[in-house]
Amino acid sequence: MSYNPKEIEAKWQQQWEEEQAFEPSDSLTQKKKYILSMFPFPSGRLHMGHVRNYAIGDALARYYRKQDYNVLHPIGWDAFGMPAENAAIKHGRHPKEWTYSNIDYMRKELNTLGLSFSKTREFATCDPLYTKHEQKFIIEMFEKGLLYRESTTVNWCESCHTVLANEQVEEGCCWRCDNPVELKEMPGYYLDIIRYADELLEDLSQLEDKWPSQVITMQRNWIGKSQGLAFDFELTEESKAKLGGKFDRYEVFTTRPDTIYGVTYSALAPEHPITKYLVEHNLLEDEVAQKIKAIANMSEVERAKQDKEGYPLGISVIHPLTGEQIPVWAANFVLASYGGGAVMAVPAHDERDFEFATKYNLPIKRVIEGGEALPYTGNGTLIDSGRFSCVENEEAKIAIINYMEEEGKGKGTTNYKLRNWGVSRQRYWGAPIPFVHCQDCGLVPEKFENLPVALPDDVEITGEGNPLENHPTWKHCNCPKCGKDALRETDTLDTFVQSSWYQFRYATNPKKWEEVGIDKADADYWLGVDQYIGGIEHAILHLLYARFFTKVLRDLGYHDIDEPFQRLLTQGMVLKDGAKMSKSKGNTVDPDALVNKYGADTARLFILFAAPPQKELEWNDSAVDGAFRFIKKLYDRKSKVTGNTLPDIDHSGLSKESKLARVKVYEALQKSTEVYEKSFAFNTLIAACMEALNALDKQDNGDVWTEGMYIMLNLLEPIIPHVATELSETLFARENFGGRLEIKEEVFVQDSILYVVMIGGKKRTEIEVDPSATQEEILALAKEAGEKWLQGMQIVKEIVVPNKLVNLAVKPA
RNA sequence: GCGGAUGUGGUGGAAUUGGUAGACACGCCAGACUUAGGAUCUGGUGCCUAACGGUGUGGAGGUUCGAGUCCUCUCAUCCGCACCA
Repeated sequence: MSYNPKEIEAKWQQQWEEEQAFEPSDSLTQKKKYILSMFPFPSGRLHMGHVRNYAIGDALARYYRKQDYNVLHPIGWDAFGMPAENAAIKHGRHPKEWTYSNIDYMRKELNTLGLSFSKTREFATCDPLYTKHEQKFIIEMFEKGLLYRESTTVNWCESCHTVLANEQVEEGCCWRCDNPVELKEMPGYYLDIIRYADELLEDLSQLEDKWPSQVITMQRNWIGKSQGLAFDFELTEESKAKLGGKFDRYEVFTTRPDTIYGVTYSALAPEHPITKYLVEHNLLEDEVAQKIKAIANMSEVERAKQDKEGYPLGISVIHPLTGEQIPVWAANFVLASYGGGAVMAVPAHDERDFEFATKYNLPIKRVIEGGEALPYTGNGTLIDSGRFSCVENEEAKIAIINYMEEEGKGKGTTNYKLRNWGVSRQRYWGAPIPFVHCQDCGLVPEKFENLPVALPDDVEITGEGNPLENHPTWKHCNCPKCGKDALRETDTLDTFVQSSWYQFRYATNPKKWEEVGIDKADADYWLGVDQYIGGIEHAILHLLYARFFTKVLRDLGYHDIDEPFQRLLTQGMVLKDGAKMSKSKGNTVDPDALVNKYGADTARLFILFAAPPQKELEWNDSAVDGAFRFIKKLYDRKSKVTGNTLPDIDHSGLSKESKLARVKVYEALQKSTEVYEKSFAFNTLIAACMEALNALDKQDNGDVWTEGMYIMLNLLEPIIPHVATELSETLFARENFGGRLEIKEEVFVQDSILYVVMIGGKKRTEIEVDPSATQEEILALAKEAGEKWLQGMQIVKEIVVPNKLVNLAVKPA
C-alpha cells in the first residue's frame, strides 16, 4: 500500500482527540516542561508564519512528552483588537461574531496540522471570564498606585481613533495602520512600568544565553538607563518678574556634570511650562511665538528631521557654581518627554549644543582638555572649572555630583528613556477599564463582585468616535462608593495587557478558572515557560510588557516567578521570492492547500528542514516535493522491517554497508538530543535521518533495517507525527516511543580508520590504518603513500591528529 | 550617528570545540525503465583545466604544521533605536 497522508492523518487526529492524548497531568510533582508558541490573533486564516511557529513548538512538546515529562503545550486566542472593529465597519459584522467564527475556523486549520495542544486549556482573551480576572488585577494595581490616570500629551492615531503607547509608534507612525502619529493632550490611564525599570534591566542578565542577544540588547536600549546630575537653574530676579512670579527655577538633567563649567546657555522644550507661559501671555515677539507654536505642533519625528532651530526667550538663569547669567532659549531639539524638557547646554563638549551654538553665535567655552577641534566629547582633564580644574573628568563627574549634593544644589539621578505604559484605548473591542467617575468620590474602581465590567453587545460601530461613549445607556451607572449617579469609564485596555499574563492563565488548572485568575501553586509549578517561541517583532512590545506584568503580579502575591520566559526562540520570517508573504504582494502559500495536497507531515517536515528556525525561510515548491518524497520513501521501507522489536545485532559480523548504515542511524540518534534540547537545528537532524535512510538503502540486512526504522521513527515522531505514529504502531506497537533510546557505542568502533594525508598543508591522499597502529606506523604509512609529493622535499614537522589526519610540513631540500 | 547580526556552489543550507569545505535537499546534466509522466530508479554536478593539477567560504593582512572557524583592518547587506541631554 502506498503512502496515503489523508487517511493516516485523519485516523490519528481522531484517535488523539478521543484519547485526549495531550492533556497535562494534574500532578504537580512530576518533572515538567512548559512549551509555548505565541498565541495567534484570530485574523481569519492561518498563514505560514503560524505553521512554522507551531511546528517548532509542537516538535519540542512531543519530544519532551516522549522523555516522560509532564508537558504543558497550550493554545488560545489573542482576541481583542482593532481588526475586529474594522471588519465590523467594512462588512457589518459584529466584532464578537467575527472573532469567534474566525477562531472556529482557525481551530480547525490547526487541527489538520496534528498539533499536540491541550484542548481543555484553550481560551480567548475576549472571554468575559478572562476579562473579569484581568479587571481585578487592574484594580489591584490602581490600589498599589501602579495604575494612575493623568492628562498629558499622547500619541494619537487619527485613522485608528485611538491613543498609542510609545512602543506602538514606529518611525513616527502607527504600528498597525502606518498613519503618522499626532500629539494630542488628553486624559488616559498609565501603568508605572518605570517603577520596575531597574529590575527589568537587571534581570535581563538572567536571560543571557537563553534569549537571543539581540532581543536583550533591544530591551536594554529601550529602557535606556542613564545616570547623572539633576539640578535647578534659578531664574534671575528680572526673569522672575517677567514671568509674573509664577516660576522661580526649573530642573535640568545631565549625564555630563563634569562639563557644567562649560554651560553657556540653557534650552527648553516648546512644551516646557515656562515656554508655554511666555507664549500664552504674549511675552514674546509675535513672530517668535508663532514659530514656537509651530514646533510644538510637530511630532517628535518631524522635529528630528528639521535643522536645529531655537529662539531666545528673553530670560536668564544663574549658573549654580559660577553665578554667571545664562541666557535661556526654546529649541526644537529638546524633548519634552525626557529629563524634564530642559537642558544645560555645553557646546564645547556636546555635538547638538555645538551645532546650535554655532548657528546662533552663542559662546563656546572649553572645559575639558583633549581633541583638537570642538566639540570634544571624549575624556580628559578639566580646565577652567573652578575648584575642579585639573581633575580627570570621570572623577569630576562624581566629585561635582557630591559637591552639588552637599551644597543642596542638586542630586545624583537616574533617568530612563522608557516611558510609562499608556493603556487607554478609545475603542470598543477591548477589555473595559473598570473604573467609574463620580462627581463626589472622583475616580472609583468597580467592586470586585461586579466584575467583569462586560462590553454591551448592542453597539453601533461606524469608525467615528468610541462606540462605548456613544452607547445610550452603558456608561450610566451608580458610584460603587456612594451610590450616586456616575459615569463609567469608556476607554478600554490596550490588547497588550491581555497577552501580558496569558502564560499564567494556561498554567492555571481550568477547574479553577471561574474562581481565580491565576492559581499560585499551578503557576509556580509550570512557570517559567521552558521554551517560548515567536516572532522577533515582539522583542520589545509584548516581551517587555509580559516581563513587567510577571513582576507586578508576583508583587501582588499571585506567584513567585521573576521571569516568565526562561528560554526564547525567535523564529525567522517565511519569505517567498525574497519578500515576506503577504496578501498585498500576492505571494502567499495557503497552509490549507498545502495540507490538502501533501498532508500535514510534509508541510511540517519541509518547514523544519528548509532552514534553521531562527533564520528566514525561503519558500520553495519543489523542495516541498522533496520532503514529500522522503516521507513516501520512509513509508515504503516498512516492508524492509523483519522484526517487531529492537533486535540484538552482532556488529562485527555485518557487511561494510550494514555497518555504515548503523553508524548513520546512531549518529542521527546522537544528534537528536542536542537538536531537541539545545540547538533546535531540526534541519540537521532531518538531514541525518535522510543520510541514515540512504545508507540503509545500500544494504539489505533485515535486523539493521528493523533497528534503523525503530530508531528513526522515534526521532522523527515530533516532526512528522502522523506517519511516524502509524508506522510505529504497525511495526513496533509504538514500543519505540518509550523513554530514551540507548546509544550503542560499539557501532562507532571501526575496523580501520581513514586518515587524510596532508603534505605542506594540502590534502594529497588517504590511507587506511588499523585502529591499533602506533603513531610511528601511521607516519610511515603516510610517507609511503605520499612519496610522490615528498620527492625533493625535506620534512620539517610531522603532525598526527588521532583518527583524522596526518600533516607533513615540508620545505624544499 | 549608535547598537545588533549576517556574508559558504545555480538555490536552501551543512561543517565536533582550529583538522578532508560544500553533508542533506532543491535545481541542473546524463542514463535506465516505461502504460510517455511534473512518476520511479542509477550516476554526475564548486570554479578553471583535455588532463596532471590549480583554485576556492565578501575583500586585504596576520597567528598556526593546518583557518569557513581565532586576531586586525575593510566592504556589502539586513534588522533595531534614533536629537535621550
